[in-house]
Amino acid sequence: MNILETVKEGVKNAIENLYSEKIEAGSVILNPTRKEFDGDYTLVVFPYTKIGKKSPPQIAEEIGNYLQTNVSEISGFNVVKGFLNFSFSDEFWKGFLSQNVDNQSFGKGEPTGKKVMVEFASPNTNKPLHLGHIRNILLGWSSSKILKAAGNEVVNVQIINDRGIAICKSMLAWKKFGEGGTPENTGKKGDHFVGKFYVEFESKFKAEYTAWQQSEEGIEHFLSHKKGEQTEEEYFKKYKQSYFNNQSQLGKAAKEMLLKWEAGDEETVALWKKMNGWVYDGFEVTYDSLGVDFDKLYYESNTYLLGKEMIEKGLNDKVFFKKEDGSVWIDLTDAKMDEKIVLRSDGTSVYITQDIGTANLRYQDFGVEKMVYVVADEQDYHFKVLFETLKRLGEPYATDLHHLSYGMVDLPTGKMKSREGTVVDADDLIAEVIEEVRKNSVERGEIEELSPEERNEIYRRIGLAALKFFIIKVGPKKRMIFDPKESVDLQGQTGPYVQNAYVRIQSILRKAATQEIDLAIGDNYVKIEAQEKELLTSLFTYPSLIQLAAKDLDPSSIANFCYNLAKDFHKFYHDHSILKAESEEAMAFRIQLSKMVATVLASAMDLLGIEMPERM
RNA sequence: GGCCUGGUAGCUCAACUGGAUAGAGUACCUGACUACGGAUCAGGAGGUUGCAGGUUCGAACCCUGCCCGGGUCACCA
Repeated sequence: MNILETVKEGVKNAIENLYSEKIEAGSVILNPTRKEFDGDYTLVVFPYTKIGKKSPPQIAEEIGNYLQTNVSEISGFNVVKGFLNFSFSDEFWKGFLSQNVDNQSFGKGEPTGKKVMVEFASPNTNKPLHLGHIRNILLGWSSSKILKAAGNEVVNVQIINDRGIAICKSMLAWKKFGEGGTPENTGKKGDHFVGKFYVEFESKFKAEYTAWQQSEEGIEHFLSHKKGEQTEEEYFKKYKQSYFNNQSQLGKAAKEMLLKWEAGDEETVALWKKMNGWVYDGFEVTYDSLGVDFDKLYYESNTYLLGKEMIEKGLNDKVFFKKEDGSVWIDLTDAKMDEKIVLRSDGTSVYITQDIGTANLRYQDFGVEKMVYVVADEQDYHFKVLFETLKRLGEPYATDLHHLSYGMVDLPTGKMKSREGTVVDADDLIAEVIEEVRKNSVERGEIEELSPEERNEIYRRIGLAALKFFIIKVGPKKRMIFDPKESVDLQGQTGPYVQNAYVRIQSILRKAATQEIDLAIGDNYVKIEAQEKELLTSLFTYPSLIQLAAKDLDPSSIANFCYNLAKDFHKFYHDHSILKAESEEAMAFRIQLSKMVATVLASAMDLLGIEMPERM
């Protein structure tokens, strides 16, 4: 049994013995004692004042006495108002350290036998990845790692939105203005190459639309259609979509292309395959530099027709109902949602139809019992509807569906808008942070004697750590402001700060290895000091933190843990000599403690997808 | 307008899910290395937790009302 559970059991027994009242051991809440007080863990006794019918300090005193005599690991306690702070014995802590110091998988949970799917990334194929995708990918990847560490079997998937009008725009622009260019013969990365044509299409369309607005026909149209005091600008902004669908030459051409694609026209499909292929090659490079990969890719071109049979079945089961025009709906008003369409009157699918079908397909492919969708919070409502619908359909996995919803990323100048060219490109950003680290490192001159390959690898690890940590440390739900300048900060609450703690420890361990040191933690080192205790209690919470992070799907809690542990170590390192400790026993103890700190830091950072350098 | 979501130091974020004097980083001032690596450490200054009520021994957190951002309410995806 875990020591904390032992203590909870102890509290339960104390209350039963002292006040003849039964409580659940699980209801007992223990918190790590705050730094400014003495003790390892704290029991808040206010909840028991009614049961004990005494003042809080009295009750704390009584429970404290009971615990001290009945729980062998507890060596002492003190009472501050209604707070009972108790300490574990030094023997307990030394045992904890020597038992776990060489355990590389310390903190990882027991196998749960559960299979979990995580869907993330899921880009469109008409333009390269940007900052928003990076947040998505980092959250998805680290959630996946955390779920795995918590003992689950995890499958990473993404669904690629490879069809639709957007890619047709790129295709059309390439056909018209591409002049036979390819990523190979222009030396451009595939996704950027295709994205360029998407942008070109949009700007040509804009030119066409603007020209029409200024033509006699356009002006007449405005005058006869405007509502009230509407300005031209307002009106034409709203009318844009209609113009594209009904009047635009370019719009017409793009739509024709989409129809041809849907009809399976050979030439169109071949072009579509070719251009998407370029994009995939480009994405692959970006995923690779972020250090992520997937177990399976789903393509929307294969899944967009799925789900219709399930609608059929749901109709029979009265989950759905049909309107007069033949469209199919679900009524979720009793669950405080609306009526939602699930199949059009012409019998074709909508967005949610294919999501229903895809969920089912995944269940058949992998037998996952739990699914996590990493998607921005603008789709909160969609997922509420999807999950409720799947539940009503009685799908076996429907009780364990989660939307890891995250806030959009803003720039200090405001929202990112691809149309206005204010997006931060993923590849550029990655290259930038690494370059910044390189410049910085050259200035320091610490690792000059290493080979260029080794140095580049170190720059890469540090640069990515800075970027990833900067993004992951913010709670997912929070809309975040991304300042490119701050993302390359290497000091303070940053990835490199954590890496630096690790590197310092490695340096000590290298030095220690050259000396003959007895690393056994004996009984002679009697008094564990306050800062050592802080490190130990921090390490001690790591296993439960992984479980909590997995339950909450919150990688930011791991990032904050890394920072705090690194911070405590830096302080400890500054105030205590390790290799020149006052005694052999102290040295052995501190080396072992440092070693475990390094192991846990590396393990926790790995959960964030961040690699540790050995030197920096 | 309905629903969802957020509002904490100048700025970027925490707060172990209702606990102790609301903490970090950054920016601004000050101090600390002839070294177990200064990508570090210590100190100063910086707060009516959007506002007003309520519940509680105890509220940034729960309830009510209001104010300000963002999202969403398509036979788009």
